[in-house]
Amino acid sequence: MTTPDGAAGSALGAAAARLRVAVPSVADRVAAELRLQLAEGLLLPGARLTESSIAEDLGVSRNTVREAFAELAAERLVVRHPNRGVFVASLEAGDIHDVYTVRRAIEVSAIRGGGSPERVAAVRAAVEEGKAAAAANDEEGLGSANQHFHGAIVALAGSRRLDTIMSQVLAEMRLFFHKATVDAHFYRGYLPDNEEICTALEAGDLDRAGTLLLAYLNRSEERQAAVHGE
Amino acid sequence: MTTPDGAAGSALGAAAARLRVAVPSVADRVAAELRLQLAEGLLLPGARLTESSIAEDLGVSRNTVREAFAELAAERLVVRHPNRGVFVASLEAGDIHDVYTVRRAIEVSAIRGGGSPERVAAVRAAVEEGKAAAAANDEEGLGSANQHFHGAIVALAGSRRLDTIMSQVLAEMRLFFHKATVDAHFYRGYLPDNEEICTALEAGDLDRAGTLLLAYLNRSEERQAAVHGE
DNA sequence: ATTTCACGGATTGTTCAACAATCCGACGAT
DNA sequence: ATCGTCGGATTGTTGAACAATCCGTGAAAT
Repeated sequence: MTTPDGAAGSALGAAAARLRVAVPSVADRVAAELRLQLAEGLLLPGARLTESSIAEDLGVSRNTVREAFAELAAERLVVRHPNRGVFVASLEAGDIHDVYTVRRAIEVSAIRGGGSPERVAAVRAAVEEGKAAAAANDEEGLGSANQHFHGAIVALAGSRRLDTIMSQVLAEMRLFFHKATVDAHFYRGYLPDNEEICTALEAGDLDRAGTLLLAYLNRSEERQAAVHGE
Repeated sequence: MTTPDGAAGSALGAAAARLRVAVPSVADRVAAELRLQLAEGLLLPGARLTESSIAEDLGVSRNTVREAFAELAAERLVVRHPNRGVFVASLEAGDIHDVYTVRRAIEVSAIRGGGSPERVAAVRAAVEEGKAAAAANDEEGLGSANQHFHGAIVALAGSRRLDTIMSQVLAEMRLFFHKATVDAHFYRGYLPDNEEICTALEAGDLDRAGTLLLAYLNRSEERQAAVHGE
């Protein structure tokens, strides 16, 4: 895990690197690691993240941790309390509605715009992924398939910005989904919805797909609000 | 225009402060200053921002400038080229379409949802602000009134997240609007549109308002694309 | 003359150590 | 029990240092 040092192909590798990846900075890798722990539910909402301990744990400087925090704060995964530290973000009742408002805006808009056959195929693939996970009784896989499904819907629009917005929203939701997924049947109920939405999309009935998706999101919000107290 | 510094009431003010503002960190202020220079067109797209010179200019540490850069990069106002520096973001043809895709999604969704009377009134206020600026031949005021108008539309949804997304998108657009505003009549043509949209909104005809807004955005994108070469 | 290569300067990436400012809890005084 | 004060801990910010990387320049080779 400590700097895999990928000494990949030189000629082509270097060219590709200059054009795209380069090497993720240390701060980026720290942020990625924290993002992972966040998603895994290792860091629960409200938990405090002290700079020094993380710096020591990951073997980096405190300043670098600070930069990573800035990244995560921009993604709303953590919140900074000035002079008090950063804490894992915790969504309250109002935030749930807020998040779903964003999702309704971008998901419905994306699906109403249709999309290239390849992108529609990606949506279909996510549906099948969900079905396979259900068959294997893989609850975790079901959850991620569901996220792939909604990510694929937004990807229909082919907008980099919408994609990153959506991925951030999904990351935010993963934060408190841990509480919801105690109910093993949580995602399973959504499978038929996804199937139906996807079918309408494939048939080119965008209006119907949009309406179905909207109804789905409203139901999902209700359910989340119920689970999340209040 | 320079930080109104509202030293509001003490008792209630202090309570509000503990809950919200505290004191903006130095990094935040640096970011704010750069944001300002960006919006004013003092820093043109593609320009390079060297850490040391900015640190010296503003009398802060290089590390602090770095944190400010992280903020701005998260807002897409600047881009980081690893080991090369940060540059003022410059939108290419593809980005214009991308930005408008986001705007179509969130603005149309927001207006279709209607909004409380106060929020609708805010939209109306922005329209009037535009008319006043037009009467005074204040091109700059016209531009900002237009942004207020669209900001108010998104605010109809009452979503913190949508608001920040929109404000970031608008900030991004200010970056290359400088090129467009050489045409003094640029915004003026949009006044009747805003008026019409607002009227439909006030009348509760949300469908019509949404359709008009969508058409407006499409036209605006076309125009931007035309102005912006390609 | 053109290409290649190596060098040097400049800037970024990262670390470290230090200090001021702030917050929190505990302890003690009233 | 309430209030103020103190001390420890953590953040905010700085400055300096060094490695890594990039870029342009100029020399060397073809």
